[in-house]
Amino acid sequence: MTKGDSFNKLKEQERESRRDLIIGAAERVFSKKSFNAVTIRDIAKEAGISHALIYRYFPDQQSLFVEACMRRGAKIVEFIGKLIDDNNNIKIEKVTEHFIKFLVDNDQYFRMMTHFMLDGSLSKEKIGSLNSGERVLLAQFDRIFAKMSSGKNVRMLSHAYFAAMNGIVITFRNYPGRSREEVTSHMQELGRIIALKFKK
Amino acid sequence: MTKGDSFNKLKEQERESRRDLIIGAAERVFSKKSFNAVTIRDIAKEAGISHALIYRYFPDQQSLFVEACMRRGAKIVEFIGKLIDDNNNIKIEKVTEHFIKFLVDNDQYFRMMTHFMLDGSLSKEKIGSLNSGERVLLAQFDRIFAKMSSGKNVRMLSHAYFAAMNGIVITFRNYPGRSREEVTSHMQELGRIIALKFKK
DNA sequence: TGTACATCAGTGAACGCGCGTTCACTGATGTAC
DNA sequence: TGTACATCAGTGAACGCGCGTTCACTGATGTAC
Repeated sequence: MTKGDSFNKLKEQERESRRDLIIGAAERVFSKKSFNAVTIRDIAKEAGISHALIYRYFPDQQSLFVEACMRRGAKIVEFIGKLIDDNNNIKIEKVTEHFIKFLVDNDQYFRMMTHFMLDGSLSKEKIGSLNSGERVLLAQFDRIFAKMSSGKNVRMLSHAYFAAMNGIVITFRNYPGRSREEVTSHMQELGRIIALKFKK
Repeated sequence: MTKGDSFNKLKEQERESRRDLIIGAAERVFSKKSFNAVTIRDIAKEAGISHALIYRYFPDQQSLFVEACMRRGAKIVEFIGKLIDDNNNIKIEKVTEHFIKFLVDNDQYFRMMTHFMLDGSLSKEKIGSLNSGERVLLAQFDRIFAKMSSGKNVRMLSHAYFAAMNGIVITFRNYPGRSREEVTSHMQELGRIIALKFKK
C-alpha cells in the first residue's frame, strides 16, 4: 500500500464517520417524531449542520431514511443473537420479553420498518436490502425454534412468531388513555400469551 | 312534525348522502394509493367534484380520513359478526381465514388503521372514536373465545389474536419478489398456524 | 303572476406554507513547481 | 520558501412544486309579498 493509498483511505474513513454522524442524528429525530413528519431540515438541525450538506453524503432523502432504518435493524439482530448465544437453551418467554422491550424502547426503528412495509413507493433495490435485513433477524428466531421443536416448519414458526410480535406492538402502541407503563405491561402480557402458545 | 320540519329533514338527508359520496370516493382512492400519498384533490377528482367542495362537508382533511377509516371498520365488524351468527360453533380457523382475506381485500382500511395507530398527530377525540370501533371488533372475537375457552381471560385472548392477525398482514404484505397470490397464501398459512395455537 | 330577496351547492383561482433539492459561493487544506 | 492552483467540506439563499385551505363568485332554487 502506497502513501497515497493510505491517505485516501483515511479520507474515506473520515467521510464515512461523517455519514455516521448524520445517520445517528436521523435516528434521534425518528425517535421523537412520527415518520412522515421527519424532514431533512430536522435531521440537519439535530446534526448541527446545514441541510444542504446532507446531499453531499446521501443522494436523496429516501436513501438516508433506509440506511437509518437498516442500522437500527442490525442492532436488534445483534441484540437477539447475543441473547441466544449467552443463554444456552434460552426460553422463548425470555426472548419475547426482550424483543418487545427492544421494540418499545426503539420504536423509531419499528415505525420506520412498518412505514416501508406499508408504503409502496420504495425502489425494488431498497426493498430488497430491507428484506435481507429482516431475513437475518428471522434466522435468529429460527435458532430458537430449531432447538424447541422437532425441526420441521421452523421457518414458518419464525414468521408467525415475528408477525405476532410486530402486531402486538403496532396494535397496542397508541392505546388511548393509558400511560406508557400500562401500555408496555399490556404488551408484555400479550407477548407472554403468544409465547406460551408457541411452546407446544 | 310540520311541513317545514320534514322539508328540512329531506334536505339534511340529501346533504348526508352527498357526504357519503365523498367518503365512498375517499375509500376508492385509499384502495389505490398509499395512505400518505392521498390528497384532497385526488378524492375530489374521484368523486367528480371540485376539491373546494369537500370543505363544505368536512371541516378538514383529517376528519374525512378518519370517517372513511371508520366506515370501513364498521364493515369488517359487520362481516365477522355475521360470520359468527350464521355458523353456530364456528371454528377459529374459519374466522381466521375470512379475517385475513378481508384484510387483504380491503387493505385500504387496514393501512389507514395502521397509519392512525402509529401516527401521533390525531386529536384525542378522533383516537377515541377509532378506538371504540376497535373495541367493537374485539367484542366479536370475544364471542368466539368465550365459546372456546372456559371463560377466563377472554379479552386478553382476543387482544393477542387480533394483534397477531394484524402483524401477519403488516409484516408480509410487501414480501418482495412474490406474486399477490403467493403472498396471500403465505399469510393464510401463517394465520392457520396461529389459529391452531389458539385452539389449546 | 311577478319581483325582490335569501339560501346554499358548487366552482376556479389564488394564498401561504413547507418541503426536497439545487446553486453559487466561501474557506480551509493539500499539491505542483 | 513562496505562489498559483485543485479539491472538497460546508453554507445560506433560492427554486419549484404540491399541498391544504380559503375566497370571491355563479347559478339554481325556494320564499315573501
